Amino acid sequence: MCNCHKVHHFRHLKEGCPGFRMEKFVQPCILLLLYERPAHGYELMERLQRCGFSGNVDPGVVYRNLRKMEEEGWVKSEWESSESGPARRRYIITPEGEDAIHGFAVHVRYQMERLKGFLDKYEKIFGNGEGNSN
Amino acid sequence: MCNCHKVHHFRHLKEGCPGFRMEKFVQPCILLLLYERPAHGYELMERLQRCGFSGNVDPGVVYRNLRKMEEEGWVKSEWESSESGPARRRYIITPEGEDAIHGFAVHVRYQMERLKGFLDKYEKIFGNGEGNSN
DNA sequence: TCCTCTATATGTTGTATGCATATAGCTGTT
DNA sequence: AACAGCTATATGCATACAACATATAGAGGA
Repeated sequence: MCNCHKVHHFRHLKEGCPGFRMEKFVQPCILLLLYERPAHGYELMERLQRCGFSGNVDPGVVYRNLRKMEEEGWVKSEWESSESGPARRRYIITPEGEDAIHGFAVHVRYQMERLKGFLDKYEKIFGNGEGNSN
Repeated sequence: MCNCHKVHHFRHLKEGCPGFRMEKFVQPCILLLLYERPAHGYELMERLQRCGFSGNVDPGVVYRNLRKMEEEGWVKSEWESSESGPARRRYIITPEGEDAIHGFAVHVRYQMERLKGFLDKYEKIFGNGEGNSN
């Protein structure tokens, strides 16, 4: 059982093991997915879900971040009239977006170090989850 | 050199390698520090700095989070009239705060997995930093 | 016709960060 | 005694983002 449900003091954010937000982390993920292959927003939502974004991926977050990244010049989009279903916006990554991925990767690595620093200290004090069983 | 400085597309957040925020992560860190030993806010700022929080730790963030955690019941505080310097608020962690640490640890571990998922994919595509040397 | 699925977009709200600033007591210096 | 500097806590403001709800619209099937 997820430990966080023992701690019922989290009020805001009803779901998804709160306390930490999805945050700006969608952007590097989307960029990496687009680097793998171009896609439209709806497809990205599905792929994000399989990509560690637990539960529901909010459409608003995805589309707004795509827009923002297009403003940044990290992605480009063009309307694609599909033969089945409504028209959709096909996004591709730009060279600048590729640069951004590398920049993000550095930060992600840095963030991981911080989290690791916390967990190391935590496990040093409380042990490796033994005192944690339910 | 930090790769992020090559990427000059970050507009918001002038400093500290932006794109990721310090976020709610201060709370688990503070709780763990208080578990080690009780402290007042000013001391926590210094210890946080040594604890992975690069650069400047904002007093506002620390004091506000201490207040919030006191509302949650995770910490308690009492005024302490020191013989040298102004009075200060001494914080101690409560049993509920200790519970919260365990809850946070689960989330931190979960977050780390997400970041690791990104980095694994990233390194699988771009290699282990070779294509990254300045 | 109506419903559902695909697909994109926007409005609102709550909350957090980052920065600046206010306040105040104590200490050492000139 | 006045002043600057350090310790210590607190608050106001602008910005930004997540989360949620909702709007729009085309296509296909019952």
